[in-house]
Amino acid sequence: MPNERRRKIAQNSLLLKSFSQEVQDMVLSMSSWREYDRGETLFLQGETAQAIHIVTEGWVKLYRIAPNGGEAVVNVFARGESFGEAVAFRGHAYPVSAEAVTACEVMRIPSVALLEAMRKDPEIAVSVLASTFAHLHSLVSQLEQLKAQTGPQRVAEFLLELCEHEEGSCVVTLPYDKFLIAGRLGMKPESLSRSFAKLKTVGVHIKRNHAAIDNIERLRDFSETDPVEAWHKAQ
Amino acid sequence: MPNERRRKIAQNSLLLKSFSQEVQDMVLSMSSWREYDRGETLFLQGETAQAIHIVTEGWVKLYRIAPNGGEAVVNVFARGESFGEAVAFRGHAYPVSAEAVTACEVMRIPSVALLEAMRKDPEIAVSVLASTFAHLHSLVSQLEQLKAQTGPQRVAEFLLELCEHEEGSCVVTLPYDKFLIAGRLGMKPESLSRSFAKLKTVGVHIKRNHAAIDNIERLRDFSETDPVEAWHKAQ
DNA sequence: AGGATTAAATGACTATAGTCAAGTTGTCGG
DNA sequence: CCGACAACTTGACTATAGTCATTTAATCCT
Repeated sequence: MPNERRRKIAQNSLLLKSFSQEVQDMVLSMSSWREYDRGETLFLQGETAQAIHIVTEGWVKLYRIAPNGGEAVVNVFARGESFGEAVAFRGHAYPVSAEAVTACEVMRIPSVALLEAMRKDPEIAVSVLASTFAHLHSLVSQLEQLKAQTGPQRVAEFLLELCEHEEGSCVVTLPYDKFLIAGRLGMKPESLSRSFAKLKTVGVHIKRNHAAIDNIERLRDFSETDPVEAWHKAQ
Repeated sequence: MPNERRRKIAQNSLLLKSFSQEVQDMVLSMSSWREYDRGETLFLQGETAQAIHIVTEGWVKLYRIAPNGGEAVVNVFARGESFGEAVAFRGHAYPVSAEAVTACEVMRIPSVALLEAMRKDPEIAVSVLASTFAHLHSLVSQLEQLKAQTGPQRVAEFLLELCEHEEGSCVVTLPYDKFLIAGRLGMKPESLSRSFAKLKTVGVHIKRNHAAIDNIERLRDFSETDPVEAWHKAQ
């Protein structure tokens, strides 16, 4: 029964995992699931938030359309990740839009369910804050990357985040389209291509949607080195 | 007695303003104040957070030092603004460092004080989430700006945020050093200078730390127009 | 007031990333 | 197995922002 699998994934999310069994059951019983096709919209920026989302399958991107029409990918969420906590509670308007980038399955927790749970057990608020903090932290990291790193360095860091290990060599699977990866890293697909090309000199080889990393430490070193030096190394 | 002034400012912060008088008094009675000189450090990234901060006078910047040594200014907070909510609750390490950019006065609310208040009244958690959401929202806006706008456009938006009105002309005071404004907008001071120069063509004139805006709508139009068009207009 | 220090503006040059166009590769359906 | 379509790569060119050096302006300090 796929229902069980979904529950497991949801229960292991940062948002719910520290709740007591009792509270988890209550929250889950008030929640609903929906499947989305690739490209379908979950919600648009400006809509009023009434639920928190947990991805139980596939990938969802949060993006924002600037007044001038430019799209900025704010984040991409994978299985087990939640988003929309802080917004839903106040019934605020979403500051971003959400779209399925692969076929996916999403759990919706009505904010009233969590508010009720919070009244029962104030510790729950701390859990919600913890997962909100995780988002905050990820945004801060992105800002740092955009402000202080070059394109190829951001790509290097993106690859490192996908690695299971801390050292040695490995092969990682690119989780979604290069087009989307480019957006997530704040660059155009062409620039992503060129960044990949530059990373060849530090032992990264892209084949299809796989990246072979010869030496993880060497790549980390590249991503952490001063941009100017990094350029010399890539010559 | 300056103590009264401080209390008023703190009570009007987004974090505390929706609390009941009783809870406000309790929280404030557990808090402490400290003054900082310009350039003094409030905390460093990696330190464990034990308190939430509210600025009651002056300006505080949050920044992050990337592994390669580059500094990214994450945000700058003014009187009446709070930061560190989400981190303090979990006793996590700060993801950023904080420094006084002017002489300033900061209130520290120990996280235990708020945790206690939350146990008394779960609604308080919603207030905390609301102000955390405000930070999240501001980070999302910054990301959008960095990814989808050119330098001069970001400067235009920064000036618009300082305006009191929606239309007509006005003169705004630049709240802190140009050096810091540049950092906040993700550019070098030289680029900020050149951006100001370009904004002359849309009716913005900088004199010392004041910016005179001839026509707010014209400036908004510039900040929201496609970068390519914007360039033609600035010729 | 005047010299010293710091902040800001400008110029010349370089690097990084965006744009547009052309080519390549890969995938899917008949 | 072939052709059509999409994803991706590459090349040539341009724009935007960074770097470094220099000038100008503002502020500070006896």
